[in-house]
Parts: sequence; structure tokens; C-alpha cells
Amino acid sequence: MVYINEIPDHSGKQITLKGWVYNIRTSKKLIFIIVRDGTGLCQSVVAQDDVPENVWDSASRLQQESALEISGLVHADERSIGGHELHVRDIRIVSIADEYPITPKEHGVEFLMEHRHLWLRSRKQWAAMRVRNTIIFAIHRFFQERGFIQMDAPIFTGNAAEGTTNLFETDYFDRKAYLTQSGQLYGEAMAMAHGKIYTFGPTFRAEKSKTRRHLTEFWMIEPEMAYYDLAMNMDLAEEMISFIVQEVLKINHEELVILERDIGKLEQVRAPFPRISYTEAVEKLNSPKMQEKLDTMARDRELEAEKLKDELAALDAEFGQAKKGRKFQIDRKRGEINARLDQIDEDLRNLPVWKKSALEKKWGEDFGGSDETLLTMDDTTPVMVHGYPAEVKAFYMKRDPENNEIALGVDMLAPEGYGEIIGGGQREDSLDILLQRLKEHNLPEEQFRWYLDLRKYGSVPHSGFGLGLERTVAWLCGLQHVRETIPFPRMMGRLYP
RNA sequence: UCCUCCGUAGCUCAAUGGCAGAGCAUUCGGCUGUUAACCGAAGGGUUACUGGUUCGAAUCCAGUCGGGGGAGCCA
Repeated sequence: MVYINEIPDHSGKQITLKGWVYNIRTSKKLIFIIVRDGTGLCQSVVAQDDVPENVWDSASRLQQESALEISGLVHADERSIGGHELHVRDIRIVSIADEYPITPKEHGVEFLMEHRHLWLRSRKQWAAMRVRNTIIFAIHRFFQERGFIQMDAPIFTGNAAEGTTNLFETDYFDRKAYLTQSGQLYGEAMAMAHGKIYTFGPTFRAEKSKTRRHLTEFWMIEPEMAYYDLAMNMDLAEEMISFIVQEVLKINHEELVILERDIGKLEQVRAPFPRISYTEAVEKLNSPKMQEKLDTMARDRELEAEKLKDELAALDAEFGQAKKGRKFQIDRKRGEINARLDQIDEDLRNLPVWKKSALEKKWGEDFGGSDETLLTMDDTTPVMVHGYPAEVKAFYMKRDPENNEIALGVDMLAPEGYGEIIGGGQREDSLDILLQRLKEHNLPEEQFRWYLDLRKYGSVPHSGFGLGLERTVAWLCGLQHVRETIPFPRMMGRLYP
């Protein structure tokens, strides 16, 4: 048995593939079967004159996604996907598929999500999952090569009090337990045992957010390092992201092409990334230059919409006389243009809000999604924003020794509008200050007894951050929505399949 | 929770108050190199649901349900 990605090594030889029918085309005496086996696609040609009658009959019975073992000779042929094709000698049907719901035509989001278990077989989804795999493995390699120990934080937790986000509540032997929203506090305990650790696991947020950046269940990577300050923390985050991007470019070129990703943009992602303070970011948002940029953006959108409408009118005029094949292309193009026009409409409706948010941003307020997009607009690499107002940040963040109003936190914002992929910072290491913060945040000291112990027994400066896996995958794949970056996304209103 | 857009054949969509339609998919027929193959034919409908306006509703109005995008919140 040979896998499709090994075919170039078997040119001119007889091989057997085991897989599924991705697509099939028939004519009088020829059948073209596109076979997929999980490693790639291969066109297999059955010629009636070259095979026994039973093989021809088998080929005639195949439907999309039928399972088969197929044998033949490998021929180099430029007309085929991947440059090689199989001249079939024999076919063994493993199972004939029922009528397959996902045809090689277009489908809507709702339909595809309802068939996610089958959608995973489609080419773009296949490519995205392989990039996800590369990213996961790259993260492990990055940390393992630097002496980090991978450890797991618990998924059930007893305290619902850590932050403001809503948690999923479960029944835990007649007591309440919550699904974790972060492994960080436990990460701190583990870092005090091993120096440098990272967790890699699922986290849960019961927020009712329906946006392209949110899931209720997502995977987070949280390194935590003893004796690291904020600057070292930022160095590490930057080095890690650069490494991941380089690995994806090296390993997944084919997948990025399938995903129609602008590879040039990814090639520009190299350290160092710009670092700006929160205060500088607010100034940037308030600046006349930002106002100009937003005005230009609005004008550009309007011009683009006009151009697209003209294009649409031209296509409409052509449609009546067009041949069938051309009608397909026109339909597809119209779909793309209409989707873009909807997006422009939405942008134009939102622009005044974005403008207001940016220009009237006051020191002390947190950034919204639009502010993040505006901050990264000029950059091809991620941007790190550090030194947030302490008031909007969590109780465990260490304050800047030179300015008590500022917390030593950092967010990394991905370019191209993908938003926050990393959030982290230096942790408060003083027991007295932490006790005071718990009081200020009205948090129950009893629940955090173990956490406070870490400051009692050999407290040291330490830092860490959380990387959102799905947002990273979305950014590197150029996907519009995080739902396509995880095999079975969990979102508000989606628990099936 | 709020704002906004949408719901028509298995799928993607058209029909903007006047006979419910096309392509794909399915079935049948044709075609020796197809690239979402192509050509011909057939079957396929409670227009999400409930009520209202109207001579007449897929279309207008109200409510309900489901979905997309966004705000808040965040990775």
C-alpha cells in the first residue's frame, strides 16, 4: 500500500492506493476517479479497453465518497493534480457511499456546520487542519527545545471568582464545579516547581459572543516562567510566534496555496515586532493621522463598492447570452461580489462607531476589536501593546514600580485584523499586595489560599502568557472565522455534531 | 442582553403584490483525456411557523423559531 503523497517515488511502478472517491467523471469508455486518502488527491483513469469487465463495472458503480482499493501504474502526467496519475488495472470496492450531501459546488455556512463531520474531508478544511497540526507541533518543539516542561492544569475548578467572564457550571457530586477559563494560576504553581512550564489544553468561556473570533471551547497554550520579567516575557512571545510562522511556511506551502493564503504577507512576519505602550497606543488612536486614515478608509470602501456594482451590472448583462459553463463562473463571481458588498456595507455602518471609539478613547479604557485592527493597520508583523491601566486588568497582575496606575501586562495583536492572539504579563509576587488586591476585587481569600501560599514560600518575580490556538490558526491560514480552525467547534447555539 | 441582515426543491440561488423558476445533486440516455467535464430528458415545493392586510401574499404588517455578522467580553 502506497500513500498519495509518496506517489512521485513510484513513477512507472505498479501500486495500490486505499482511499475514497473525492470526485468522479464518466464518459463512454473512460472513467476519471479523483481518489483521496488523507495525504492528498490523485486522478485515476479507468479505460474500458484496458480492464476486465468486472473492474469496469465496479468503477461504474462508484459514487462520491465511496471507499475503494485501487491498483495501477503510476504515470507522470502534467494534466493531473500533483503531476502524476494512476492508470487503473484493478478496483476493489470497500463500501459504496450513499448520496453524499457535500457536492463539489457551493454551500452555505449553516449547512456545512451541520455536516462538519463530513466537511472535514473537503480540501480547504483538510489544509487548515494540517496547518493546525504544524502549529501545535511547532509550539511543543519550541518549548521543549528551551527546557520547558509541559504540565496540565485541571479542567474542573472550584472557584468561579477569578474574573468577570461567565463560566460553565457543572454538577460535581452535588457540589458546583466550573470548567476552567484559564490554567494560569495553576501554571504559576507548576513554574515554582519546575522553573519553566507550559500548559496546552482546552478552556471554556460561557460568553454569549457570536463573532468570527469567539468559541465557547478553545485551546490555549500558557507558558509560565519563574524569574522572568515583562521584557523577557515579551522576548519569548515574539520568538515563539516567529518560530511558528517559519515552521508553517517551511512545512505547509501546499496547504497555504490550497487555502489561497497570501504567503508574501506571512514571509514578512519576522522579529522584532513593534512594542508600544498602552499610553502611546491611546495617543495613536486619538491622533489626527488616525482620523485621516479612517476617512481615507471610508472613501476607499465607497469607491470599491461603486466599482463592484458596475462589475455586477456587466455580469448581469452578460448572463442572459452566456453558455452554461460561463454561467457557473458568473454565478460564483456574483456570489463573491455580493459577499464583499455586504462586508463593505457593514464596514461603512461601523466606521463612525470605530472612529468615535478611536478618537474619543480615554486613558483608562480598554481597547475594542476595532481599536486593535486600527493599531495594527500599518504593520505586517504582530504588534505588542504593554503597560495597561491597572484598573481594567486582573487582580494578579503586577503594577509598574514606577507608576502604580499601570499593570505590567502585554497583549499581542495579530496583523490583518485578526486581533488579540496573546494576553499575558508579569504576576504580582508580593503576598501583602495580593491580599490587598483580593479585597479590592471582592474575591474570597479562602478560595485562593493555595495561590497565596506561592507568595509565602519562596516568592519570586515571574511572568507568563496565554496564546489562543484557534486565532493563531485563523491568522496563519487566512481564514475568516475561527470555526474552521478546530475540528468540531463549540459555539453559542452549536453543540452538534 | 442590544443592534443589524437573512430564511423559497437535497444544495446554491432567482422570482419585489398577479401561473413557483434555474443550475448543481438524483434517475435514465449520449459522449475516448475530463479538470466544479459536457449534451439531452425525467422526477423533485406546506416559499421556517402562526396570525393579519388584500380580489389576490414567497413578496406587505405583527409575533414566534432558526441562522449569519457586529457591540459588550475576551484568546
